[in-house]
Amino acid sequence: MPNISLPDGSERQFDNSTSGAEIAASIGAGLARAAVAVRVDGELWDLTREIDADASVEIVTRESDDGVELLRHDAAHVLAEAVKELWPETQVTIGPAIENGFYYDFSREEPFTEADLETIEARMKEIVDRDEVIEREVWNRDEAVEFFRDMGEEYKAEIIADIPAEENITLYRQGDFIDLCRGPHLPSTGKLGKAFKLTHVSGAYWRGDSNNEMLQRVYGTAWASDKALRKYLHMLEEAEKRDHRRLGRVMDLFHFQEESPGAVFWHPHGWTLFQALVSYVRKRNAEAGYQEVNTPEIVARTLWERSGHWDTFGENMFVSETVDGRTFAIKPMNCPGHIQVFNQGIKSYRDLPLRLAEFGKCHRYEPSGALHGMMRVRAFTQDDAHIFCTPEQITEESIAVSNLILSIYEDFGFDDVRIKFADRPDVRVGADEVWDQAEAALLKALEVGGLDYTHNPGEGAFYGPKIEFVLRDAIGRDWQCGT
RNA sequence: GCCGGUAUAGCUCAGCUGGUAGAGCAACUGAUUUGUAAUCAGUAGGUCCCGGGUUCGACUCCUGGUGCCGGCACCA
Repeated sequence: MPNISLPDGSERQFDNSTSGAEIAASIGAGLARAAVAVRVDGELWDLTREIDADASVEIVTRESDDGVELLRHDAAHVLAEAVKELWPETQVTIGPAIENGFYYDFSREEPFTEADLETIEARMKEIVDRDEVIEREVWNRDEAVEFFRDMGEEYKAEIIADIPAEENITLYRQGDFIDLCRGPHLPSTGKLGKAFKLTHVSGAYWRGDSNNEMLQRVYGTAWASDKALRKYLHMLEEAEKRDHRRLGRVMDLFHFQEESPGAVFWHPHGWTLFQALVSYVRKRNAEAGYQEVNTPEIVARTLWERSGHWDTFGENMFVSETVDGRTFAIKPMNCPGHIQVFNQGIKSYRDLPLRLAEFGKCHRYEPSGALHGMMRVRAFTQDDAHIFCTPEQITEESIAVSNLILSIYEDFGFDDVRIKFADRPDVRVGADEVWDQAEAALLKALEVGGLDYTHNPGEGAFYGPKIEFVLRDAIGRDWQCGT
């Protein structure tokens, strides 16, 4: 006799166990049609899953945020089903919903082509027309491993084998396609609708590890309505017109050329803009109590060995040999330089906090595949700064610098800045006690400063934790800027 | 670095199964002076990314590079 409480505060009694579908129907026929899933005590469930205990229940409709995410996830499953039908030798792996869409990673000898995407998309639409019922099944782990292994789905078997043996797992079946999935899903493939489009193919490492084989990732975008899909595609077109690489050429601001990949050739107008930016930041820094310095661009290897950069990033540094055999490195960052400035003479606690800033031109031999216009380059100027302070001053200084960064981004129109707290990586220098202290200080700064942040475990620098400020570009890609 | 794609006039691109290249826009010259990107006529402009090979002959085929694009990995 479950007692179901609804979001509006009302309650409904059911004689036997019930389900999201039943509850929706009891409220109204319209809601029953719009319903795609149900939230039971905060957890997303399939519409048909049995509810046999008291619960607070919310019907999830197709148009809601939850509904759209569900539909994107389903699109991934339908994509996998379509590919398996077209090329049965393909192995499936994983396929989640992502912002604006979904993807699915496949293992297959032949690369997918643009034409294949159209073929797959057409098949996906057929599957939607078939309106296959999507059924949840609870399996024993070992049986599931065996089941997928027998089908030749080694990747699936591997994932399931990593789940603890005592845990039951859920599989979802639609037509002849069956996949491991936590769920939930739409009641049937027809509910997916056709407001989706496969956009591109790319490579992706199995389990995100570059030591593993590379899979083929098919990306798509999916929406609750054709109108929303069209709006999104239109947004992409508009964003393309505003791509900085295009604007740089059209407005005659800068160019790149083959002889210096990842380095900007600034034209007169572009350089004027650049200098205006420098002036602006210089002013903001001065107002915030920073003193500007300048440190050498070429520094002996020994200093980078001492700082730890040589071991960690030596491969990515430009080095220079001299006739007398000394090895120098073109600075990839300014930190050691600033520390040399600090080390000169005797500093009193009265000097602290000491805030040193530099417009430091840095060079990094970034992996070729990482380069991207002016967003990821091999030669760049950092508006860098280091603050030397007492442990007691860390929190206060961290709040101040965070606010300075946010204020500057705001002046440039970035109002949607994501903040991430990145703590100790596996490979690092320094004692754990110092890391404890540094992480606690940064966290405190985030809390006291009232900043919304997400946790980025293990993503800190090798020498310290970071507060990362991430900007999002016009087509939704994230770029870490200040830190 | 990895997977896939791509590289032809300043820009956007066409060029089928090999016979040394075209279009539109831009530019230039001339005509037109006409209300909001695109009037008319004409002219000029290309080591077809680079190296090697196959061939009587390669922009087109093979091969080795490089850059760029989309992701993945990396990102001090």
